[in-house]
Amino acid sequence: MSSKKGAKCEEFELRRGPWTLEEDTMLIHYIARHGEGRWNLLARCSGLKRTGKSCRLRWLNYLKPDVKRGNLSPEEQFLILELHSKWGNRWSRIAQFLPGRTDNEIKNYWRTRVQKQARQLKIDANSSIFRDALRCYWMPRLLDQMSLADSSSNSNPNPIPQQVHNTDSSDPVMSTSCYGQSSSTNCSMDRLPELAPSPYEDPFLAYGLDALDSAAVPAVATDCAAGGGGSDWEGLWSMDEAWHVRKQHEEECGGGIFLQ
DNA sequence: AATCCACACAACCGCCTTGTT
DNA sequence: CAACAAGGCGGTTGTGTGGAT
Repeated sequence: MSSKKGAKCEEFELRRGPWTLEEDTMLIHYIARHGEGRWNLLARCSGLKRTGKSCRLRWLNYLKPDVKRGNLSPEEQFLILELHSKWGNRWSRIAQFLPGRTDNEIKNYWRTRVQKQARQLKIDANSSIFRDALRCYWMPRLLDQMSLADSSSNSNPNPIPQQVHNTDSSDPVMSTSCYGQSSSTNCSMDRLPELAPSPYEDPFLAYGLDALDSAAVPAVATDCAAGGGGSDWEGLWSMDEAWHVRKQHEEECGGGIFLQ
């Protein structure tokens, strides 16, 4: 590292905003020659008028070959909900379990999709009520979709990304203790039984769906899962469903839980 | 056709941690 | 051990786009 003023190319004006194709090409070529890392050096010597941080972000979130693009699958959404319930906003940690997805993408997903649901329900997205609602309604629906996709294709008997299949008991994904623990209320999630050691071997059993009051699960759920919901993404509640959830929670948990 | 609005996502910023001198 | 630089992370903002009015 030729640090000490090794580069006198520091007087130029730094560029900001969207990256151009030319900048992307320069970055890709530089990394192909010199590898990742040492981002400030890269920024100085590659000819890019960007900060090292900007280069790093562009590479990791967009240019890196294994970055996966496109909509998140139900499995990926399920994992995000599950891991977020355990770790909170530890995006990079969560991203480790979704190969090809970046922390930025997961963070955006949470903000634009999940938090939006909370806003519509007028629930604090960090509240235990909302977490329970996710577990009671959203996650089972994702499991539904995973199961449907599984049975229709059969090409991939286990849709869960390989990385979660470790046997480390400290791994929260494999830990059963995280299920239903967040609720400080007597909502229906409390009725869920202890889970089997591996929740993913039979997701339906694992989530104790048979213990749920099936009448309480909006019928639209299956329509949605079958593609008839008209939603642009999987797992989303319609406003009717959202109000159903809200009402049920008000009945079960008493008033005053939802924001007015 | 024009305007408005909501949404998705790329990018930036500031803080914290870690490594090096 | 302190000072500094670099990298990493989470929060926030900016911008392009498509749909609704």
